[in-house]
Amino acid sequence: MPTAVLPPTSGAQGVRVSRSRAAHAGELAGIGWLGGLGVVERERVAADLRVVTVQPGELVCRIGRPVTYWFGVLDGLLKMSNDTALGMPITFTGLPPGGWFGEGTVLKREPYRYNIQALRKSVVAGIGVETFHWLLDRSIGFNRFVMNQLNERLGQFIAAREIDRITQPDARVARSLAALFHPLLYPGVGDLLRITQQELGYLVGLSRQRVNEALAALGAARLIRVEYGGVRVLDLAGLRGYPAAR
DNA sequence: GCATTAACACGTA
DNA sequence: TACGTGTTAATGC
Repeated sequence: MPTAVLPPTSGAQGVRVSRSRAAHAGELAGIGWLGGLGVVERERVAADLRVVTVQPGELVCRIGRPVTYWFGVLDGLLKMSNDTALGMPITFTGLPPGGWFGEGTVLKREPYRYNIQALRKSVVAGIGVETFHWLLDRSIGFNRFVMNQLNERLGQFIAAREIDRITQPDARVARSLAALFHPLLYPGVGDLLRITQQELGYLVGLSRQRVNEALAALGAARLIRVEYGGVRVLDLAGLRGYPAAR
């Protein structure tokens, strides 16, 4: 997605397993892909699932570290990024609630290839590598979910290349928002995306003031409604195609 | 011209 | 109180 420079991160050390806890029933109920599993599989996932709360700036996983978990965002907002040789971070995508990530790394049992960092206080779940492979080996429903996930995300990264070539700030904001509102990749978002204009600026690569102006334009176009601490989508197709062809 | 940073007042959680 | 928003002014490419 767009390149974005983020402010210096406070001493982010990575998440220790000792801080994790089991998921409660409400959190399990919010994980959509569990519904595609059988009883036995669901029970093993529930037993294996770990949950941590991460603070702003904290790293969920760091590039080069050995793979430990397949992660999901239960609440909050993360960003996926890498550092360039010059030390400038480039942001690939934001990860809002309902998003699961890291399956490519888990599949290959390779070190993480991206940094995943919390933009705000967030709740992150993870299942172990062995459980992930165990599910792949026996659950058609899980395979279907993972395949669909990979397919949808491929579409997102193609769209991200388009966004990169768009220079108009309003259009960049519109399409980046549309990506974050993806109902299959981020089913926890719903109609209201909790994101500050500052955070959106980090993801899109624009100043907060310019994001504010873009949001006002998109609101005037009846595509979104700007709310305190978030954005409500009114016309997802319109956002995705902004500015509308005529 | 247009986006950025800085700064401020104001409203909300 | 702390944070997020909306706005203006000065600065830079």
